[in-house]
Amino acid sequence: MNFNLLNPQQLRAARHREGPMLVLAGAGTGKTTVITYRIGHLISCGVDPGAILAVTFTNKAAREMKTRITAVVKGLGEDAMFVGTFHGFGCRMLRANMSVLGYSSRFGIADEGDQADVIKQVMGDLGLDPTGEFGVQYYLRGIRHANNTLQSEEDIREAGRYRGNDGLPEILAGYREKLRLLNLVDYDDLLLIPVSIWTNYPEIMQRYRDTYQYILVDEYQDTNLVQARMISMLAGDRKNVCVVGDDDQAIYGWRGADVKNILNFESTYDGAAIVKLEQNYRSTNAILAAANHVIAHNGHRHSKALWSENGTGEPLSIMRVDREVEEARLVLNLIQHFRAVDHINYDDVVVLYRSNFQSRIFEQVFSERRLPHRIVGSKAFYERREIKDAVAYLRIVVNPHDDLAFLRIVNVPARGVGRSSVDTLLMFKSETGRPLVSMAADEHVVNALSAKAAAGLRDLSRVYSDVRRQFGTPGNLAETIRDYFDRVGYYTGLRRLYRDPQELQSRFDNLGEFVNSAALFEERVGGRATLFDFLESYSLTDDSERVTRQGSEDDSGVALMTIHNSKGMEFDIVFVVGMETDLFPHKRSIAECSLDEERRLFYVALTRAKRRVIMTYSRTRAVRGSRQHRVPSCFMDELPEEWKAFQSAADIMTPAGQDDVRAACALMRERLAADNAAP
DNA sequence: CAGATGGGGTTTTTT
DNA sequence: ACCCCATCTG
Repeated sequence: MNFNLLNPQQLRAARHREGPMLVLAGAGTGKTTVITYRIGHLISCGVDPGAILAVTFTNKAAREMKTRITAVVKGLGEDAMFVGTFHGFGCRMLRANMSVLGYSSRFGIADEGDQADVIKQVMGDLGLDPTGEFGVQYYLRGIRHANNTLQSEEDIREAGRYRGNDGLPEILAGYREKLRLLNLVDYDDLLLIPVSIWTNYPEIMQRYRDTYQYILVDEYQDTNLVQARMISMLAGDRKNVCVVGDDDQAIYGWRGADVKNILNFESTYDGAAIVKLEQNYRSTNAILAAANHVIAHNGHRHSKALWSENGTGEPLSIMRVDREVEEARLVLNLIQHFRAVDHINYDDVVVLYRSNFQSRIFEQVFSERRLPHRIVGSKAFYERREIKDAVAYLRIVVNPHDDLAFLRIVNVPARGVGRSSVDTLLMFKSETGRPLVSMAADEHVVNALSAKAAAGLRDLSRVYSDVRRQFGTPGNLAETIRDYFDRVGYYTGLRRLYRDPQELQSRFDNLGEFVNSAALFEERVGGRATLFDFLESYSLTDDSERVTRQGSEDDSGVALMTIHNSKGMEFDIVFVVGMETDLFPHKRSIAECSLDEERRLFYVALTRAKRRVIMTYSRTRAVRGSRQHRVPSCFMDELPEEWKAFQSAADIMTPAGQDDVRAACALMRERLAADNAAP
């Protein structure tokens, strides 16, 4: 470890040992370096790696931290210390302790779709109309909110008096009961139940406090109340909590994150050391000055002013077009220009937008003109129908109580088991209290159905019990899965369902990729891989690369993503497109008075850039079919006059010199070659 | 029971 | 303009 590489503030944070510390790390100020060095420092001071807990928000961040730590601390084993997400930590805690509540520790994890299904069922039981004033989404949000804010059922009942009688307390009670019967927990439970076990079982709490003596939390501004509670409970009186974050980059308030956690850290943890990291290693000072100026419009923040040694740089450009196609073409032309003249790689450019739908036109124009690009993290891989089906098939193997999974696949592919058959199964289930899979395997039940349905269920049950035996022995995961899907008729079913060969191919590809992820998991874990472990890893991690590549064989290309998705990344050139009122700041945020969070989002967008920011807006835009006049975003008014320039494409694309012409010719040849290669 | 048609909703995303 | 879900019809 070479501490000479750190600046004085980084050094102070890295050398800190006991007691609470808040590291306010502005964008691009090397916060991961600080965390890594601090862990290395602790270990070199003799702290047992097993006594260190490092939590992050995403798997990606956890992975990065892990690799950086193992690079800095020599001879540290992979599992010597816990580096992972809040949810991963909570899940591990529950697997070890769930039995004290009398529940199985081999629970499955319910995703949002499952939650919606359960809510729908509970509404049905209570005789509530899902198309009425309060729908499934309403209750889902209500449950989420209750969970995120640690409200008891009593609190919710109390709050309900002001909200009108929406029935949320009853729905919540029914929802929890149903999940328990299904042997499932939701993502919120992975955090909530540990907190409640720690509260009710002091000896378990003590054990965890004894184990984890040093706690580090990354992206603390993104934590919600439950996560902050987890940390403070674990810390106990020792309060060895080091949190790292940037309140100016808090952009997840809408999903329950509470900036107050980081704003009030000093009062929660008395006598906390505070370190501000303000030296930026990423951007030019023009970009930083603009970002500082914009974010200063927000109240309630830890004031910070970023600076760097990277020179002044170009002012931020603002460009106007008449319609959204031109916006895409303008961006494309500028990228080609930067590539030909400044020798920029496609990978060093990003196009950022507020909402996913904006990617469409860019994707279209970039594809037409063969500009290599990649859309990052649009529709999640696991949101696809065929993937959900595949997962459901596996889930009922691991957890036979999982009726949600059973209902999802019982007639996929169509095997003659329609609504009335399912109703009959449900009726028998309510009589016997046994899960649907065992109803489907019960001759007494099956005989009560139509001949077609009975035959379908007998086939399914036969495959199911065979496959369950096969999965009983670890190993051969991918192969067993493929065999399972085949025998259950899923592949032939897809062929029947999707007549369009292109769509069929993409569905097959997705499934193939899913089976492949099982194979990769096996490789990573070794021969002892079980389906149970695979499914847990699948629920808890996103190792299915959520990147769809287009226009290039490798993963190089201009990146297209939402600003939210770009957090933590950096690019030489950043385009922020759609700088228009109602789009950015988003209409809803204006209505909800959450303009501060939108401004932070703008701040995040600006600080992604190393060298150059170009903002674009259009005079008109097609909104839900009809063309509308647009108003430029107020955020552009908030940029400092001296660092912004209203430009046209011609201002940037100066007349070409001889070298430029040569470069352009080379580019042309390359594109011709690409045209010839593609059909 | 299965495929076809209509209607409502539409920020951001992780686990 | 689109996508997902619910309801309708063969």
